[in-house]
Amino acid sequence: MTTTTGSTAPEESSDELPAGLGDDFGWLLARAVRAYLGAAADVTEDLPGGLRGHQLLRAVARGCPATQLALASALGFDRTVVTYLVDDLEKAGLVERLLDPADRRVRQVSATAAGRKRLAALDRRLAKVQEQVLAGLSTEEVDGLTAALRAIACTATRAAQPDDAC
Amino acid sequence: MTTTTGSTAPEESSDELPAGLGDDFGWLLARAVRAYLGAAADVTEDLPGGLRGHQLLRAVARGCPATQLALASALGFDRTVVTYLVDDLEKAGLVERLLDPADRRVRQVSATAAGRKRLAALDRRLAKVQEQVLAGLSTEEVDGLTAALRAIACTATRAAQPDDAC
DNA sequence: TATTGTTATACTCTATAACTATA
DNA sequence: TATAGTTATAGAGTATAACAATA
Repeated sequence: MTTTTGSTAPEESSDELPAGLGDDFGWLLARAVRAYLGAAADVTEDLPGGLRGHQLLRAVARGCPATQLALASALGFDRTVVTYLVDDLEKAGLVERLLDPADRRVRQVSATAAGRKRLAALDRRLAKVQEQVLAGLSTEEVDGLTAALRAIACTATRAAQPDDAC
Repeated sequence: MTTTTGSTAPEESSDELPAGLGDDFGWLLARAVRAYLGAAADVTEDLPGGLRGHQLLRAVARGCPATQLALASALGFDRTVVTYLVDDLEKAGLVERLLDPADRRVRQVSATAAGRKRLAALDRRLAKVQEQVLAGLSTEEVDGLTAALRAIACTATRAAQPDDAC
């Protein structure tokens, strides 16, 4: 576990970055998020809830946790945020709340046909955004990045909620 | 450039993640940032400006761009944010504004002795946070991740400002 | 007129707490 | 009493625009 600098790849990157920031993990992460957010801005601008709306729609379309509380914990959102997101996505006709006959407190959220169609279009456009943001990386770097991010997400998800996740 | 799933590392990660999110680059990034932010929260809670304060302090301590506008562009912050950050860090005695005799409009920001000392302590604690967040990763994965993030940051920085960066 | 920096304002996101309804 | 969901409110973070000082 190297804490600061990577040992295998010094390459030409560092001299392009502002001094002192190339080895600041937090800044690098934040910068990457900003880059992605910026590039994805016009893809999701007309989608209720923006990128988070897309993420919720995606989770729901895979037929996953379904109840709003389960969605909140799976996605890592606050449960009130889920209410707002589902509100807006429902108004747009992309998801619907189904009453659970077994427990009338819970709402099963599911994607509508329109929601699935919209999701497919979004995924297509966001794949392009991803390509654009990762344009400077080799195929191996992209694979490594994705694997590493998944591992981080796993650790974080497991820490937040011992069981489940679909 | 693989747009969706990584081809080399299927491993055990994916079944731990909520369905439909393991291959959502935006969600993975956001999740990683949340994990880091959460883990770093109590390290930076008493630092003016939080993590951004640390980043500005770090950039300044390396004797880098110096003027507030240059800092804003290097860090990717809004210039008004830099004003607030420098205000707060200056009140805390960690940085100081020096008048430039050559151009009396600009302020050269530099770290004080106390600022450098504080930065060293922060860096030490944040290295531990980083270790904690990256606990699930192998050394190779950490190196790969850092290299990939640097490449993304480079692309983003270059897009935002053709020249400079120290 | 253009640039650096500041201030005031507003807006978006997110979290907190209080509430309803079910169990 | 505890849980799912909603609503209201407030807070942090951020951006916009107007401003002062200097070039």
